[in-house]
Amino acid sequence: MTASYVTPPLGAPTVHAAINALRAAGLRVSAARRALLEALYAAPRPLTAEELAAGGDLASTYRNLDALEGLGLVRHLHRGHGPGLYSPAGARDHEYAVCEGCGAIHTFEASQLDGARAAIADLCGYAVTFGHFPLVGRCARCN
Amino acid sequence: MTASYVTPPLGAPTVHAAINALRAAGLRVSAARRALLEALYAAPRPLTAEELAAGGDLASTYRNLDALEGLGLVRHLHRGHGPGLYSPAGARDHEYAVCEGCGAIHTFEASQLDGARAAIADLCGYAVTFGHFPLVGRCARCN
DNA sequence: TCCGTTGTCGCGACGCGTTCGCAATAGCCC
DNA sequence: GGGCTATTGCGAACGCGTCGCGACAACGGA
Repeated sequence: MTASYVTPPLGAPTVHAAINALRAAGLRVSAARRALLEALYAAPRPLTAEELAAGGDLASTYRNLDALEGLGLVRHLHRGHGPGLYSPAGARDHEYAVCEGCGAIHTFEASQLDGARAAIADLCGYAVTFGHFPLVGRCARCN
Repeated sequence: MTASYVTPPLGAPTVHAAINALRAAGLRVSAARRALLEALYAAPRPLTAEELAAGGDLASTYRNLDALEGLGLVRHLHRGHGPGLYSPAGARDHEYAVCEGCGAIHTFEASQLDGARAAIADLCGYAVTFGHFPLVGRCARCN
């Protein structure tokens, strides 16, 4: 065990690192968790718990997503209606905007929205993240 | 009937105006709708359908909220978990920020967030509203 | 004012997303 | 390998919101 994440500050870059973090936290590395992490890291976009379960047990998937989120390895975001979406918490954070018109999910590097975040902090003192709750509006194409 | 809202562009300033708008739209003014509007306009903050039903029928309350929303008299916003929150659509639009730490809901005049909205439009072309989906983060006190 | 039409109410049942309880299984440490 | 215990997988329950339907009542017209 060379460079394990004792208490990972924010995410892990790979499935392997995530598994190490899991071990380091005293959690067991089960087949279900391995599969979950692989599905999460392989996905090009945030997925629902149903999609991540992929035939496996849904309740366990929710429990594991919750556990992983507690370690900072996974993040979830809410759309208006419908199930929540889960994504791995990589080294660089992503933030999201969903279009009310077409349902498309737009992904940004967190740094891209620093300007908007700063404007909001100036206005009301809120430190906001558009990752847990996405920006919602109409995209350029749907306007 | 002097100054009724034939097709109200955005909200009504009082319960009375809202009732007129209801009539003008060809909808009936029932006791349930009267009570619903009074509860909405009397509330100092957005309320849940459950709170608005206040012992009355919940399904009807949802239907009425939906109808009123269709007329532009009511708006709703989502918190992360828990039920949606409904508020009357007054003359001036409000937008909201909810604190992940303490659950407080912060209310803004829409114009107060124009700066943030402009920053976001510049970055990604999205025309966002923080009214249907609030800003989410940690308020100054919970940081 | 009464009447008929039809929008609305209130009730129960349902649907979806998520969580809980519990016995059986399988990781991890010795 | 054996034992302790976290984790699994199943079923049932939950919360929020919606649907279907018979009974009622709001509104327009006579």
